[in-house]
Amino acid sequence: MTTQPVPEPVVRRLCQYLRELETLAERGVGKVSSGQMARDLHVTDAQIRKDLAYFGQFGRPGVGYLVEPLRDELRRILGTDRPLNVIVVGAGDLGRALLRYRGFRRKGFHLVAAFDVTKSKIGRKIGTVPVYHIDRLPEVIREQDVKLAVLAVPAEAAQSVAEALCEAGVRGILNFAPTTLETPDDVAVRLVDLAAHLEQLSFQAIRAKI
Amino acid sequence: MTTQPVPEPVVRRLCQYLRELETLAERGVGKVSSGQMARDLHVTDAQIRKDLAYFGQFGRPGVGYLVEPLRDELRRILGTDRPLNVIVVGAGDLGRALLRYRGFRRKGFHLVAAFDVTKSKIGRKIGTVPVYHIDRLPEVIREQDVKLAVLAVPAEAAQSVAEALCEAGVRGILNFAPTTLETPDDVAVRLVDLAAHLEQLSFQAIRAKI
DNA sequence: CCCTGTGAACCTGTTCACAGCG
DNA sequence: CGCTGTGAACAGGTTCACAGGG
Repeated sequence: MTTQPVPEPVVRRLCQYLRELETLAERGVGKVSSGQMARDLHVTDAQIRKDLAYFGQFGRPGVGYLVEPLRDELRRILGTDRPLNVIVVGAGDLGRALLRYRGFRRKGFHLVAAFDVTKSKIGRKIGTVPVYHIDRLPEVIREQDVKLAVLAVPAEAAQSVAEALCEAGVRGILNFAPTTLETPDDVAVRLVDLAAHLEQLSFQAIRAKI
Repeated sequence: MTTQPVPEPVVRRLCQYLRELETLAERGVGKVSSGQMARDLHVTDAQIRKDLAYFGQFGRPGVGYLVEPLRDELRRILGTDRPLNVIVVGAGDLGRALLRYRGFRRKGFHLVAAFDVTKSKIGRKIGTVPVYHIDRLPEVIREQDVKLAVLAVPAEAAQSVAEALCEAGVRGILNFAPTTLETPDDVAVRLVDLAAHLEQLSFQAIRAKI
């Protein structure tokens, strides 16, 4: 319950639970059991209880969990209980779509700046977010206390941008460029390879036919 | 080696291996050992060999793997050795960005149509891809023999669109709407929850500081 | 001698089952 | 009685280590 290492699958599911709890709260549902959530999310009830047990005891025997308190607890665990400043590097099609994506804001992330090297993009705004030249990365990161960055640059540029981000003090990088990044141990990286997801789907689809 | 069930993590890594092999092939590298790939991809060499063993024997003891043959083999396994027609449902910011994303084409996927309900979008093209009204989903899916769909509609609409897709004979859905979808067993679904990825990164970043 | 392919050992995440509390 | 929390049993994925082939 203290600071034992938490398996990655657990963190993945924590985000699912949070999403479900947010939906329930919106609908005005006050309490929920692990069994009900399990049905909705296609997991087992024991799994949910075990996952939560990594962080404490949040339920009441015979009742279940109170939706809003558990939601808030999960946000605290994930670190999204207070607004986090995030930047997007790369203002191509994907970068622009991510800047406009409402889901980030809804979850409490503040997109505070975008960066690119293309002259025509710099100085403009995408939605409400200003686009700066990539040279200003360190400056903006420091001034706005940015901890997380979204990387949406071409694969060839990804490593050098990642190094600039680490240098400037970023703690996590969400990488949409299909490459493995080399970063110090204290900087977390998550790769989101969109094409790979389609490939995996293709594989699953082939197998399902049997 | 025949048709035993393949663990999901194996499929995920297969896509990584393919990406690496494509990069190596572009650079003109002719052969590679599991050890070299392991270093580049941050996995173990035994892992790579075990993963490949699910599908056959592709290497030569003392030499390693021939880059292009193994690449082609992986494509065949994943089902991307021949072009696959794909549609995108939802032509909002995210849908548009995905339609323009080069990574899909580079991997052999053909984006053949987009769908939306907004009058102003219908009849136009996004990049080279025509936008149809969502009512024409079944028709286009049948005519173009579409097997895979990308879902980029608001969460509230996702389930009903998914049902239409299944009805029309789609075999796999890449779901960017943050909801769990209910689909028949023979339709594969993969959820890509962009905000959840940032949440997981936030969690990792908090932990890394310790 | 290098590197693959693979059974065996290991380990970690999942499921089970039940004690315990409201 | 319902549902949580959790130790114990289980399952399955990963790592090890070595036989075997070029």
